[in-house]
Amino acid sequence: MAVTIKQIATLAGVSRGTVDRALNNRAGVKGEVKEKIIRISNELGYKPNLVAKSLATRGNNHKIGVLVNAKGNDFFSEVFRGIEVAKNEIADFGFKVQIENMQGFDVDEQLTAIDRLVKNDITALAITPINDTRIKNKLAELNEIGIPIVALNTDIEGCDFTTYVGCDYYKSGQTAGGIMGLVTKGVGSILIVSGSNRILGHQLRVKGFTQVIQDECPNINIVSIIETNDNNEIGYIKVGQFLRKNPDLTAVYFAAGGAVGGVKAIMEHDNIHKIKIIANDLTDDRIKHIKSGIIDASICQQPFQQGYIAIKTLFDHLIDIAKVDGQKKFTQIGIKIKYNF
Amino acid sequence: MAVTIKQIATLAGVSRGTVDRALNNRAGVKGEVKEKIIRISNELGYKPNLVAKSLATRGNNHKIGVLVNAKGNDFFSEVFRGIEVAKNEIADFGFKVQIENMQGFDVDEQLTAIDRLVKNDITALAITPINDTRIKNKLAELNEIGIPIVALNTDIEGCDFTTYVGCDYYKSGQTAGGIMGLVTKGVGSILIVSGSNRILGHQLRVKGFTQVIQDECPNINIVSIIETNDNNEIGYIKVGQFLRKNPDLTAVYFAAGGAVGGVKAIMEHDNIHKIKIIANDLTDDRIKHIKSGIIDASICQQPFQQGYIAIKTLFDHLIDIAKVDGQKKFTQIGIKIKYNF
DNA sequence: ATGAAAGCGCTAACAT
DNA sequence: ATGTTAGCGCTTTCAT
Repeated sequence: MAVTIKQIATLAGVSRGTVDRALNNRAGVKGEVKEKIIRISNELGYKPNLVAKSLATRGNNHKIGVLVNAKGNDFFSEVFRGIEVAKNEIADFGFKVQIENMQGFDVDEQLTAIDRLVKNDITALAITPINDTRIKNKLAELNEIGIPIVALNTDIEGCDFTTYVGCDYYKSGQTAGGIMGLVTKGVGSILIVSGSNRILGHQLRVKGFTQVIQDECPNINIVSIIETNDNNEIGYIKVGQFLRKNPDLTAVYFAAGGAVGGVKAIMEHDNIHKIKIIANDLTDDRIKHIKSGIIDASICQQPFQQGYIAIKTLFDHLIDIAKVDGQKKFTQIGIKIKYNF
Repeated sequence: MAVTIKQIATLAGVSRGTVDRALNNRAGVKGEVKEKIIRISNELGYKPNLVAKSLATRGNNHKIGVLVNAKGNDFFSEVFRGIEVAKNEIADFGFKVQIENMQGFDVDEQLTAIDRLVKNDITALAITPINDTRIKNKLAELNEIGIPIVALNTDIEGCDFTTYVGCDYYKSGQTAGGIMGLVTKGVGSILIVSGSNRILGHQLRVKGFTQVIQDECPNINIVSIIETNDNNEIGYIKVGQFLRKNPDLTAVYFAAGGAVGGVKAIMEHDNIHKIKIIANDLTDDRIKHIKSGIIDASICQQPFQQGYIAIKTLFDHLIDIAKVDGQKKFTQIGIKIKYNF
């Protein structure tokens, strides 16, 4: 049987209340008494029982707020699944989870959404932050009043108090580059289709991809990088135009959204599937294309884990298992091909 | 606030004890009273609070036994990590975990090890079962006396009461075949190096691999399948011999152990890395070879998750969240190349 | 068959 | 500054 607060109390010759105060740095216990209690606790290797603690506090009315810009973005459905599973696991500990799902990347909208959550008495926040100074300042403010913050899926610069939970975008791009090297046997001319150069993750992917291709595949020529703003229409038009001018293209790397349109353009142009295609993440369309052999591989980032870990990280903080700080919790980078679904 | 047993008691006009008895099918509550309680419970959508339940029962002295044939097998270190994490998570619920690690695949040894665990009062078992009738019978016996069983990493035939937690070996082989198709561009002659045809998982991998190559790569010729018994010496010798007779080999697929030896033979023979290599799982050696470019890709099976999920599955059973039955919990099949570690 | 009460380990409100 | 006590939701023992 594990050592309890009661045993420590007996050994120290004090009451359980005093032990509780001493061990939790609550006010009102004399220095020497506190020291003695802590010493005994260490000697016995005391570990507080989280189950009992939770039952007693009923989670202290903790509520974790989740704020994501996920509307219209299929990718996030798995993130939500992870959040949901974590939510159920911590429900019996008395923890609530409130989700706000937004569309687009308007700073003002995100700011008011944050305020709304705070009004709803959240005690922790998981957010896909816009990489903007005003957001940064707002988060710093929340952190100041004791609200731990997790940056979910996308990181924000200059917030060294948040824990980032998401993928390493640079490495993700490198992995795409590595696969590209394999499927092309290191020869040919390729096109990169990105989302937007203003989005940090997209930038990093392109960078990582380019680095690997340049370092390892001297016989591959990156012909061009085009941007779609994550829009399928634009992807369709721009890729189509490009193909007409460069009919002998070897491969395409889709670093972000707009791939559905881009792939459509490729299919119309290349009916014998000569052009190799590497993409990122999984949506229903993506999976269909991989299974049918149109897309050769997709580089994934464990969205379920991202949702799950984000919530659990905040839970661990609130329940005193581990504190949220400036660390990066990178999810693994997976490779999906036709056969490993 | 969630609905509690107390509320139900008040509404039903009985005591909390009676509600507890009724809801948990304990003896000593009149039929009509029981029905009424259950009806009210359903109407309110009552969900027992697991935290409170755990505190009250202190885990009922549950102890999960783990029996794995992992000695001398690097692969399992990640499985153990997963077990350890799960063990810590359930410790505060009053659950113990006892691990027995064995070497080799002797049926009698495994039987006595099982008995030893039972003598140690385990109330659940996670095991890497030898695919043998006597083991099967023993497990059926345990199941009979109420010990839930999880087959961990390797499945056993004819035990429809166990939950299997591990990878889909056939799909794993298919994935290797798919990657092989990519890296060879569907042309060449390849060698399969397996462990033992007596081991179900190895058989399935070879099958899956062969199927994909035959169906999708008519220009690839599988020259031969050799067995190493998971032994590096044998791998070194046999692969070396083979290469001397077949100097123009294109690629090798290592479906199981013995790869370190086999790779060594290839390196001695092929110093410009013309021969493509696909392997399975990750060990320190494997990672080194992938990072240095000797091995092009390795097909993985989430060993950490296997350990973690096995324990959590048994925990869920013992705590009444979900019952162990004949289902298969397949872990995902990952692909590792130089860049996605 | 059912109720009453104690207790799991901890916290927090109330005394002193 | 410290002790006492009630209580979190549930199980279990002991009465009745």
